[in-house]
Amino acid sequence: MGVRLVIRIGKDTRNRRISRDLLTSASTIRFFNPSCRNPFMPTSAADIRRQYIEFFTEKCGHTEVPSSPVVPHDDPTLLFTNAGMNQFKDVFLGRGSRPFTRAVDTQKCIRAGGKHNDLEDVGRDTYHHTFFEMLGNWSFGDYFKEEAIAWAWELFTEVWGLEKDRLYVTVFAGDEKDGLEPDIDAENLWKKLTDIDHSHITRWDRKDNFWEMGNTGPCGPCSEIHYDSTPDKSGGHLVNLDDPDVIEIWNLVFIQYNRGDDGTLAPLPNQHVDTGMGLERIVRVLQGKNSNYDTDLWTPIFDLITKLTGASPYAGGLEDHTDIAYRVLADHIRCLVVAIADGGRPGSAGREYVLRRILRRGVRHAHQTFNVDGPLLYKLVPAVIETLGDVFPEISKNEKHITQVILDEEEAFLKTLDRGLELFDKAVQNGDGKSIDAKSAFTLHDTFGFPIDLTEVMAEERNLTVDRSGYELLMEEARETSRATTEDEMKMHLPPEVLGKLESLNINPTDDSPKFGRGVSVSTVKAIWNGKELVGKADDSMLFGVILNKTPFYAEQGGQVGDCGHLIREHTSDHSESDFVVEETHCYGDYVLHVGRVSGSSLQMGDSVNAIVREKQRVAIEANHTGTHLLNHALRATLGDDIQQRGSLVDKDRLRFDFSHSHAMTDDEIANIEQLVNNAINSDSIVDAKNVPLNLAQEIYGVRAVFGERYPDPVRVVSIGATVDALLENPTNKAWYECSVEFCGGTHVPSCDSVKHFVVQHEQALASGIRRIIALTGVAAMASHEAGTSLLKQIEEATKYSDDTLVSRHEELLRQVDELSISQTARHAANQQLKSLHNRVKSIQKNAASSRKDHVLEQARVISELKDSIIVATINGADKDSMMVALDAVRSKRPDGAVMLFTADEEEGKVIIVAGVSKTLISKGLKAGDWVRVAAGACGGGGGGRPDTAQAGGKEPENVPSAMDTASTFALEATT
RNA sequence: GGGGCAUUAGCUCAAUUGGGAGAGCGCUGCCUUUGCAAGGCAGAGGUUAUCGGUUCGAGCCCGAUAUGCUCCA
Repeated sequence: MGVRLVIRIGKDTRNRRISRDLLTSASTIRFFNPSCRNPFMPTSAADIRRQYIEFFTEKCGHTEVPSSPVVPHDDPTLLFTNAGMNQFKDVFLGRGSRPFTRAVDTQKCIRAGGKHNDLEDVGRDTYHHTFFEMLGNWSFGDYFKEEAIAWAWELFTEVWGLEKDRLYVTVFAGDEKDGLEPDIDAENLWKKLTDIDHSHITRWDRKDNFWEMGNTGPCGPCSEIHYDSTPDKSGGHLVNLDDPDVIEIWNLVFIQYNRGDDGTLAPLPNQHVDTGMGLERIVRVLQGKNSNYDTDLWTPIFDLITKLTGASPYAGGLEDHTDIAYRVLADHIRCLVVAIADGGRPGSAGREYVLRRILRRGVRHAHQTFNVDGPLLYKLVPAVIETLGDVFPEISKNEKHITQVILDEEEAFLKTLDRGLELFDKAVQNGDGKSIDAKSAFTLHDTFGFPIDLTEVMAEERNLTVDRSGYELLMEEARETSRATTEDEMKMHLPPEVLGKLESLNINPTDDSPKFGRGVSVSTVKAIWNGKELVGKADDSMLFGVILNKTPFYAEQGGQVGDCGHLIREHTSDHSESDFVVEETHCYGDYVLHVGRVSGSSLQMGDSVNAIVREKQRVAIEANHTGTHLLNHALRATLGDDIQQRGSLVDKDRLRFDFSHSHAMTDDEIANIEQLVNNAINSDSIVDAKNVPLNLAQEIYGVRAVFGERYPDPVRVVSIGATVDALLENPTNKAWYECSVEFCGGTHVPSCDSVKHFVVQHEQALASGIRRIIALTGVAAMASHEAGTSLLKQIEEATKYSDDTLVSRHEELLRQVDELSISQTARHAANQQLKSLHNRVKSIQKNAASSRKDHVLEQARVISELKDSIIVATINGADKDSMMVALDAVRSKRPDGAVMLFTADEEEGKVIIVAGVSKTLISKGLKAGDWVRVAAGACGGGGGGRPDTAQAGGKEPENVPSAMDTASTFALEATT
């Protein structure tokens, strides 16, 4: 059975090659002979993945760990998880530990945007992907090279039956500069433990075979296994040359050194193993294909694309546009589904922007190549779930959400595409008929998100070219301005190499434990940073960063903003003058950086200072933080368990809380939440905090933790309503559900009483599925509450006003609803009531306008009885609209004449003039625009308009009579 | 974080140099007709996103804010 299967695959491949050949060139034809001899060869990707993991769990005593999320919520420096070791970084750095020393997993990885960027290559070849799985086995100070090598060989040759003469191994050749010998250990182990052909072992320099995490830190030599898939096994000389037929499939990294910041290497006491094997590649090899895309990880997606688009089936061509589009679509939809399942989403900044670009690239291919009109990508989600849903249940669990997010984004992009098309048409019309100018191309890109290559394709269709070099010039310009401004802003950043420097200078991490208390800490200045280098003294008005041995300042973290305050030199007797004003406090590594400016005298290394936090502000922040916890708890009580915290900001004057929830909250729900929080505040519940071992803490019933966040062990537990000790005595007690229990490193008020009051100021959508609440506590909340009740009272009273008073007060009330800082519910209630007031005001105004119009029309009727062909008259009590109505009325009765009407508003100090001239008189030389300008000039104003109709205004009502004289004279002179 | 663009009736969008806020669809009422589709007439619906400035006069010019889109980092 197994043998027959191998044959079938071989034949299948052959057919593929031939059909591709028909589409492309004959020179690319290649007959591939699958190399697996093992009759028990795994057939599906799922089998291969499972066998890898079982090999290491069952045979080699590894613990299987789940893949960490591909969107790393706890590491903002990392765009996406891009390697298996990401989730173990803390172990390798010696900062964290795990309850096991051997681990195995398949890690979801995305390489798109950032340092490792494969996005542009996807589709053009057979092996680049934005999303892929990295199989990894790990040793944390446990086994080392010997086991890693022996197991790798065993899995490859015995379990999977790969042909030994197709395997090549590379080892590290040593490096003179670092004083490193070749990795003889590894080389000898390969020779001793395996039966690999010795000539298949080659040595390579540090570029290929020495792995480093960063400029400093753990590192070591690595040993890679390459696979030769050339038909005649002749690919040995192609190792490490980026040839698609000879590819690296497994990288074994031996972490044995630590690079200090002076660049020297020191042996590590604990040696680690970090391995990585791309699943897509090994599946391709084991399934005997010569493209990753020919495996069962992709075929269900391709089949669905064929079905949905009616295109000819995927044929594997490298140059064929349809085949490229197949690969791009399939790759991108996998990436999007996985990223969205882990909480990512397309957006306009950072990693969200990367996802948006990926999606748009997919949509473009669907449009240009497959001629699909509407959204398509979202329909591919089921195929991804079919291939990945079993391994990563978070994907199948979130199918509905994922589909919706993709559909929304697709629709949004289709809209901008339409808008861009309009602009493109304009650019074509305004162009010289030969090309699209650089500015239009740039605007299309910059403002409408129209990629340049799309513009070029569309231009080509109309036999036009695009001024590409001019476009690049504009692009570079824009890039410059963007870069220039950001670099300036970022100057108070403490880069990683400086952290290393601090360490090597024996400056200990800042002891910031006093931050939980109150009061002054007597500290010593350990380092001063001017944004570029460490200096001995801060003495001018520039920004400086100061590091102390210990500090009561809270550094910005976990959404809570950093403290402000003062550092006062101890010998200064006069406390009125501070030596250093701290404007911001940030945390870099384990160092707390006090950013601010010197005032008065200078600050030097070694100075002893009183570090004083601005207490008033700190108290306000703490009230907001405790308020945030109460809000989180109240949301769960009101909306149910499925709401998840998605972000939080705790500032001095407000708090912001983002959470997942599918629709807007009703006023009743908001009122209920305010009620619950204020109840807790009024009952003066206790606020307690304590460090607890992570596993114990996680037992507590109803504990709130942020989705995707990794917590330190021990973790700080903040509890409202019960002491932490009480929780731990009986952690599974369901009563704790009524308390707010969160993992939180922030600072809080000692008891709820200090929060004083809580008001939800805004509830709004942040993105679909995510809501944002902005709320107030303390004095601000009480003031807001006050303002809200008072405003509602005023509106209530306004309903009893007479018409005249209502009209004048109404506007004022409208303004207040917008400007006052009042709660969301109060604002809604006020708007509701104002709406009926507004309707009443409108009908009052309408009546007034219509009676004014009647009055004015009556005057117009009298005026139209005048015999002269040129009429200059005044009207009382008219506004601009009724003046035009009057003018029309007179003109309709005197179609051959010229009419000018004045109205003077003595109170406002304004004059309105309108004029109309018949065609006959225009031809005689009287133009309404000129006429009205002269008239207006005589009463302090100006005007203009068309020859037949014009308006004007003036500021001197007292001069209306003389202006009328001037106008009459002008008209007579013009027409005679 | 820094640029660019946009915001007009319930929806889609117009509005010459600043000079009388409009169309189509939808809605309401009446009429006609019917196999169905519909057609005719009338009407309602607008703080031109908000605030401020320039001007005799701002949808249009200038500035700020909000929201959305978009590019760069």
